[in-house]
Amino acid sequence: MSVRVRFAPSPTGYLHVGAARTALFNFMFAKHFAGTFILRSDDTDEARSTEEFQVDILEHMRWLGLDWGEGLEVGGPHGTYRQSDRYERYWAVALSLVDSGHAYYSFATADQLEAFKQEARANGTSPAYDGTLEPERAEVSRRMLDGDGPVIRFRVPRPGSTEFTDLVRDEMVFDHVQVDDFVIMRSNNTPTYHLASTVDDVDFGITHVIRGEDLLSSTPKHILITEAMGAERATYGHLSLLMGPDGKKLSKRHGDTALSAYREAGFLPDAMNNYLALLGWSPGEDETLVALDDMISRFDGTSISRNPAVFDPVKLEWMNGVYIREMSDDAFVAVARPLIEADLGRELEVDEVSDLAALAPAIKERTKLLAEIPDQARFLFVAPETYDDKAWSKVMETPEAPVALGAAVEVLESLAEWTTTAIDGALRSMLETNGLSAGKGFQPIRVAISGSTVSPPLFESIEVLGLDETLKRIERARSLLL
RNA sequence: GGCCCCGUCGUCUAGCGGCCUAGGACGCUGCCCUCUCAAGGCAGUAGCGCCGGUUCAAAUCCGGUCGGGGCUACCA
Repeated sequence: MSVRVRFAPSPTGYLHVGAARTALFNFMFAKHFAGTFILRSDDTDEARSTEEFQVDILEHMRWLGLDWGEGLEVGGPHGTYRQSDRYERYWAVALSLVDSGHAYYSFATADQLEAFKQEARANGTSPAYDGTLEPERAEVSRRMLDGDGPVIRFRVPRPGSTEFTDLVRDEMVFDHVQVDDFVIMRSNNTPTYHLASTVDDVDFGITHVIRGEDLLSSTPKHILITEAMGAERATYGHLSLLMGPDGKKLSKRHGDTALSAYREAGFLPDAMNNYLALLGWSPGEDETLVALDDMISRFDGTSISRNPAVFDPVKLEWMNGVYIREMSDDAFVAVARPLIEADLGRELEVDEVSDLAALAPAIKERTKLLAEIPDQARFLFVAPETYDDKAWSKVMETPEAPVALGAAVEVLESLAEWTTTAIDGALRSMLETNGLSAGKGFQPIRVAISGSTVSPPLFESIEVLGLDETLKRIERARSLLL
């Protein structure tokens, strides 16, 4: 049987890094076994689900390149893949479960359940609701006629236990005494997650359910429903949760968790995938940088780490820098150009694009986040109007600065050919003839042309800027020195 | 409280009884390279939570303990 896995986020929040990792693991697993990766929307929480979140999830799944072969928007044999469109089906299952005695109507109130729990605690017995309040058949019909809306609960067989072999945790056993008679259909006639998710997994022929560890203790419930439906259970695999630097479950208070924030900050999807895959999984001996295709060929769902992993943005940034450096110049220009144009508020001319391309290798090497590009490239397209205060006082207000700038103008003007090597040679001999150190002699020029003491390499920058522009900038700085 | 999961450098991890005086990566420190900043090269820093047990031999197996996490909703 071919592998069918699903990623089924609830649109109750933006796609966050933890969910993205779960999606990635499912994706890699499906691809590895040439199976089907399905994207579903578990939107049974009507109060918290929004279309905005749904759009965000879809958008960022696509951004990561985790394409699904079946599911939301792309369709398939199972409708819209939104649970909110399948309520009739869940109802039918719930009713048949009641008919078969696997489930029953319940009027138990929150207060009663709370009292049960308190008593259990006092007696030292399991606090999981055991269905002792189950009403008689006659009472059910009478109260329903009175307009009392019951919930439907699953009748967990006790004594008993559910055992399963978890893909990452091996043998698991849950005593049913610890599993409550959980609600499968709410009093407002909507299904709960346990029901909807399980019915979908059964109906869609899901073979492997790979999800977060937060669902581990709910798994017996899902297996119970599955088997009550007369279906074959899937293989379950529970991934450890992602943590913040303080060891607590990763959440907003740890900073950005939404994928959109990382995208906007200038992370590359390839870097994101590579990093996320390493959280709980290792591609092999001593390897860190691995392309997605490579990971897919090695990821078979075994040897997934059981311990929780701390999400470390610093390492992600390093990795992103590596991926940026590995981009071709063309690819780099393609992503850099719109960012620069947005920063400039205008489109780049054709020759400006070539300037950017010429300096691409130098800029790539200095970029960890795409969002840093405009700051680095701006001087190529607009002359500095102001200069960094500290830079000015440190390198311009020195006795050497006017000497260096004046001499630079002279040698550059008389250059026979305009190449990096020629500029390099000319400027270095200028240093020598004036008895200047590289620091004292070059930094004023850098500040004059870039406005800052930090910039891409000087000679390349000058070459790209061209003689006229370079002289203009140096002269302007000189005039401010007087 | 109950049930469940987890415990190797600060962080991500390799390790699956002898190959471990525990390997790699990020970070950090130093040095080299160098026109700034980077990148790169080299070196260094730092870990098997603890206590018992099994064994000729334990990071690796077992028990306990401590610590962290999850679930305990008509959320998912």
